[in-house]
Amino acid sequence: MAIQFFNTLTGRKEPFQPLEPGRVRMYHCGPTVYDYAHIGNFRSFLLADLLRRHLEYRGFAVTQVMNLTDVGHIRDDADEGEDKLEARARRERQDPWALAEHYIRAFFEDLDVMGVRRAQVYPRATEHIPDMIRQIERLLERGHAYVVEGAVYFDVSSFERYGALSGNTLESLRAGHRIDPHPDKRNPFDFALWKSDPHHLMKWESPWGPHGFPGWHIECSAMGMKYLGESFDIHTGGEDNKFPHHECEIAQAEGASGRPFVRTWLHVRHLLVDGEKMAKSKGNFYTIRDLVAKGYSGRAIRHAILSTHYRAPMNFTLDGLEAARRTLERIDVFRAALADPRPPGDTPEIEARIEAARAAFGAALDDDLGISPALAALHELIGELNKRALRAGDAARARAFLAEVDDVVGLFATPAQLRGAAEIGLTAGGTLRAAPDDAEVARLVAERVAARARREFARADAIRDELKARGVILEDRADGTRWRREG
RNA sequence: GGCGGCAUAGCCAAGUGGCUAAGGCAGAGGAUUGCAAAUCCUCGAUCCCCGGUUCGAAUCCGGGUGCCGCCUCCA
Repeated sequence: MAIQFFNTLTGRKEPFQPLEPGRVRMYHCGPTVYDYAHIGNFRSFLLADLLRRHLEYRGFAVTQVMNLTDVGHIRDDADEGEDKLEARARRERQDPWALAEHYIRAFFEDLDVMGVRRAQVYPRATEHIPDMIRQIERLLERGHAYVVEGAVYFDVSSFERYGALSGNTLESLRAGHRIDPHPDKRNPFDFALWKSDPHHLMKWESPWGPHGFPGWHIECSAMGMKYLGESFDIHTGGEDNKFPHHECEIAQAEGASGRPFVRTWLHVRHLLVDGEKMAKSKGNFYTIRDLVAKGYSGRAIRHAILSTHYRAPMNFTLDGLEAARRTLERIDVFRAALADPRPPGDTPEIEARIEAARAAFGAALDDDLGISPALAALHELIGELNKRALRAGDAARARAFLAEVDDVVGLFATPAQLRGAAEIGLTAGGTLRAAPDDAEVARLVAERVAARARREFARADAIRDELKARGVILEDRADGTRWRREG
């Protein structure tokens, strides 16, 4: 079956076909760098990562672009707005540029902890002001925008497809009376492309005045087109961006180029935490770093978030995170067992079983990134192989399949994803116990093996308990003692 | 007020007309173990409610209830 995605633009699943055979170009709405990224942000970033990994698994060369919004958006189209990044900078008496720099570095650290592969380009809004100005000029030339006292607005009445993405029409927008008429705007739904404000901390010279800054939709269309072309394949983001952000992007991009902007739009459903909308005031707000500081690994967080289909409502809980951790441990144990010495040979039946799992895994993801049935195929295989005596060839085949699976889901144990809080500089509070290094574990395990040989079980159990408390699990097996770190 | 989505076991979550409703986590009992761990075996669902269509519905239609999103800057 061909790959298919649910395209917001058409409201249904459709077969995916890139504009250029074999190559996929996609753009992802990235973070606004005025704070640490939270798990909701990461639901969106993880969709982008899974999408990229699966497309690569299916043989496509993928070009990914994710913006870094380092100039806050204007607060609203009715002026008087405050830039979020600037608001934070003023509050903390910091230079907004330094603040952005700090949170950009933190963002990349979080990406690593979460096992997210790097996009090819992370364009910063502040480094693309000339590109935005050029696009605004094109919009003015083509009659899609107008200037009022140093500000430039997009004229939505000039773009008849406005609303096509979100299912809105100008009439239905008017029906909800939440937008007050703006004196400078020809139409209440016209949106700002450029604003002037001499008091803004981050400001640039433009054809419309010496002290201005871009509107909050223009960066994505300008940067997307710069790095991916006037038309590209996929654009992703949170569902809240559907309207007005992405709607405006389409209007700007297509208004400027006269060509179709993006083929396929994918939107991530917002997650809930403990059954409620995540909000700082509710105390159910988690950044990645909050969870790492509680001792959870990046991959456990990754699994907890990724294992729910991106368009389904997801309820994030610490219990769920704990379940994710346990699930990954089960996979770890299976993977470790595959390295055991085995008699040579192959079992045709097992080879067929692995092939079936491979087919089911790929087919599930082909269908709009169906992660649940894909992971179920893996778990079913593990359950079946656990009860079979595998020969060397069988184990090698299973290892190869697992490597493929991990290439797509990125969930199995890797050092980076197992890193604790110490590695990202959060141990100030000392919430994490000190994990022993491999040499120390080896020493304690050897000591315990000797104690067991002398039948000094109290001593042996004490060592096992100590290691357990420090995140290392021991297993006494017929062929010796094996250890692993908790997920 | 306008537009849209979701509701499946203690928790998470597949399944969109038809064999005994996937899979994971948690829990109970058993095998195994010095004890554990891991693994294996056994055990769990009036598919939100009411009505309808159909030989047959979790799945389609109508109504209801609940939750969520967008319509303002939030993934």
